[in-house]
Amino acid sequence: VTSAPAPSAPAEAEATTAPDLRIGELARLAGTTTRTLRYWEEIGLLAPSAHLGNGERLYPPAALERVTHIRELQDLVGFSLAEIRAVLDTEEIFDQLRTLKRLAGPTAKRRLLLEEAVAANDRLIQRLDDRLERLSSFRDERVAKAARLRAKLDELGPPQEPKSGS
Amino acid sequence: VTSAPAPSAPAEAEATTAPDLRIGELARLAGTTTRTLRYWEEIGLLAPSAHLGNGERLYPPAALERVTHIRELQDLVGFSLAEIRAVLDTEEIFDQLRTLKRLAGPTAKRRLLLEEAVAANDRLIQRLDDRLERLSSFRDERVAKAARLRAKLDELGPPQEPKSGS
DNA sequence: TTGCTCCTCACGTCACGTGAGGTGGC
DNA sequence: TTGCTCCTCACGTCACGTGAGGTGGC
Repeated sequence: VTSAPAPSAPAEAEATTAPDLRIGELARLAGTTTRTLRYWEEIGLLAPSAHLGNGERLYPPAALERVTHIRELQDLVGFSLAEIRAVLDTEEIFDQLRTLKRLAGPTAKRRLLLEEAVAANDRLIQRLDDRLERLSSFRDERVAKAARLRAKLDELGPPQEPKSGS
Repeated sequence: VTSAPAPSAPAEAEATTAPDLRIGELARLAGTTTRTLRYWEEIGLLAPSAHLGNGERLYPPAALERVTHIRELQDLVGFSLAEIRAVLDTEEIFDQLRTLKRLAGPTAKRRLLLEEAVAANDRLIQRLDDRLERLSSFRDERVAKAARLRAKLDELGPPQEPKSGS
C-alpha cells in the first residue's frame, strides 16, 4: 500500500502510472463501504476494471470520481440508484462522442446525443434549484426559530448562578 | 367530505370548529400515502388523535404541519426516522414549557430545556448550511457543464435542417 | 502462526409499496 | 347493489448492514 511514488503529483494527464485501487482503498477514499461498492456492481452501476484470479476486484483511479458523483446524486439530490444509472448513462455522452468521432460518425447523430445531454443536464439543474430553494427557506425558518428561542431565554432573565463567565 | 364551511378561513386562533382529518385526506394534503402514515404510527412518530370504534383514525388539523415537517427533515435534511423523532422531541419544548408554566415549574428547569432546544436547533442549522453549500457547489458544477455542452453544440455548427425557427 | 484484506453466501433492517380479503356509510 | 374509503395481515422491495466461514500474501 506504500508503493505510491508521489502522492502530491497532479494526476490528470499521466494515466500510465496511476495505481489501480483495491475495493477497501476505494471505499475508504470515497467515504463509503465495500458492501456498497459490491452492491453497486451487482446492479450494474459500478464495474471494477478487473477481477483477479482470486476474485479480488481492482478499480481504475477514475472510479473514485464516479463513486463520489453517485453519492452526491443519492444524498444531495435524492435520486434512486435506478435514476442515477439513467443520469450516468446520458453523462457518458463524451465517451460516446469520442467513439463516434473516431468512427467518423455522422454529425446529425452527434448533435442528437449532445442535445439529449443538454436537456438532461438542464433538468438536473432545475431540480437542484428547486431543492436549493426549499432547503434555503427551511433554513430561514430555523434561523427565525433560533431567534424566538433566544428571546424566550432572555425573557427568563440572566442565569441565577454564574458558574463561569463568558 | 364537503362539510368544511369556509376553506379560505385563517385557521390559527379558532380551533373549535377545525375539522379532524381522515387518514386519506391527511395523506393527500401532505402529498404522502396512508401506508406511510400508518407506518409512522407503528413506530410512534405520529399518533392520530382518535381511533374510532371501527378502527378508523382521525387526525387533528395540526397533524398536517407535523407530517410536512417530518417530510422536510427526511427528504431535505436526510435524517432517519429515528433521528427525526429525536428532533421532534426537543421541538416539543414549547408544549413542555407551557406545561411547566402551568405547573409553576422552577425557572432553572425551564432555562435548561430552552438551552437544550437552542443547541439542537443550532446543530440543525449547521447541518442545513453544510448541505446548502454542498448542493450549491454541485449546482455550480452542473451549470459549468451546461456551458461546456452548449459550446460543444456550437462547435458542431448550426443545425442542418431548420425545421421551425424560434 | 498472526494480522490484514479480500471473498461469497445469507439473513437482518429501514421505510415503506402492494395486493389480498373484509368492513361501513352514501 | 355499486363505489368509495377505511381496516388488518403479510409478503415484496430498495439499499444496503452485519456476521459466518474461508482464502491469500507479508
